[in-house]
Amino acid sequence: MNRGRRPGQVSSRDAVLRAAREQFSRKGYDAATVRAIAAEAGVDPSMINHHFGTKEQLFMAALESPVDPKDHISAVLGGPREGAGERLVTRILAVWDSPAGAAGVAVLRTAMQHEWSAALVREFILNRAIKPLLAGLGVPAEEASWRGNLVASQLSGLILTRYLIKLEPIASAPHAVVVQALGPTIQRYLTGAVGADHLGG
Amino acid sequence: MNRGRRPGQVSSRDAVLRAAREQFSRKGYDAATVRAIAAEAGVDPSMINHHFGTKEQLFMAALESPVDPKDHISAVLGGPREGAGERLVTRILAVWDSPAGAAGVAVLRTAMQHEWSAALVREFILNRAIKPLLAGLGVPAEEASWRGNLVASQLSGLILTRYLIKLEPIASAPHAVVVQALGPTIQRYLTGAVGADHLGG
DNA sequence: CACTTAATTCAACGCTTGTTGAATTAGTTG
DNA sequence: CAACTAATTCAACAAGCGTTGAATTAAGTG
Repeated sequence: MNRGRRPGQVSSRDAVLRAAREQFSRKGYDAATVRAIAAEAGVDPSMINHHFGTKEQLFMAALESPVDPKDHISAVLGGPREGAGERLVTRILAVWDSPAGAAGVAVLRTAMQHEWSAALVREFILNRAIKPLLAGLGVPAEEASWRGNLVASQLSGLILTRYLIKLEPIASAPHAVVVQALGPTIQRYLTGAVGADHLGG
Repeated sequence: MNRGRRPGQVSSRDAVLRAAREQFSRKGYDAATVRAIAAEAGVDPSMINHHFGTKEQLFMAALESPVDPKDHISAVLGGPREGAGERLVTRILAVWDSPAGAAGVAVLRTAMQHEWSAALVREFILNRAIKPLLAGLGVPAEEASWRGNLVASQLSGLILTRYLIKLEPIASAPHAVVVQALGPTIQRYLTGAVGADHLGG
């Protein structure tokens, strides 16, 4: 292996991936052009097709993220039940402020324009993140759907205003301040009273 | 006036505007092509330039909305202070479920990709909507900024999940159910305890 | 040194985009 | 009717897009 490459030299593949993540997260799928990604990576546009096939495959490759929701979910579940809201907000901020958050921003930006990306977001939020979390909290299945949507609405709004629209001062607020403000909201959505007569619909 | 047009026949200008609103709100500024708008309006693409100049000017014309935030703000302010949260959510749902909401969806979709649209959203949310509302509630100026951001985070998240991502069941939930769930959250952000040590920063 | 294979370069393709300008049609005005 | 003006049609433009394939370079292998 490692054929045709000087040892100790990083392949241009990584440079392309880095540039792709940067461009996709800043502009979304459509506005981020293959040519611009190639330029930022200091590479010929055709290299992208050579390494990744099509633009869509590059997008998927750029989304490959080391973030496993399971780790964070178990972390949120570990601790007193009435502190789950604050712990969830804390985790969300940590992930989205890290480099791994760029992938999320890219998908979310693209979800505004392409149904297939919106479907990706829905699937992830519901089945991968919120459903197992609520199950771990012992929330009845017939309540989980509605409570999960409420949690998603507040957290996606946080992400939208803080990372996409960059509304100040929430975009620059320290984690602790955001946690203090949103924690009780999330806690109520998870385990409090949220219109019990509708649950199960 | 009315030169060169058969009386009783609506000009193609209105048809273009209608199609533009539809396309812009469904796809955002970039993905909505001039040609697609023209096709939906049953009109030659060059008619758009003839009537509106450029695509950007058409976008601006399509955003001309009969919605005046002032009316809704005074409606929210009219009534007991502790019911302001529920009244605000009620108003938001009414506006965004109406045809006028399409313009908002268009701007918000575009704000994900273009800084100039994001700036438009920031300006509107902060100065036109939330700032006067909080002033009317008698909230001190040094708290208004932070409280306003919190309100924006929850309401923009509602709009995102309900109208853009179309997360179920929140996308189809009756107004009353959403009001019951989000009302207390907004109320706390407006007048409750939200991290008083940070306010004024 | 050949041989092989991957990496890279370069030019070009077909397509869609927003926009333009000339030619034509239609309806009102003097 | 003649004159004028707005509305409409049509073809084409330049620019940018993703993608392709052939030619070239470079590096490890027998």
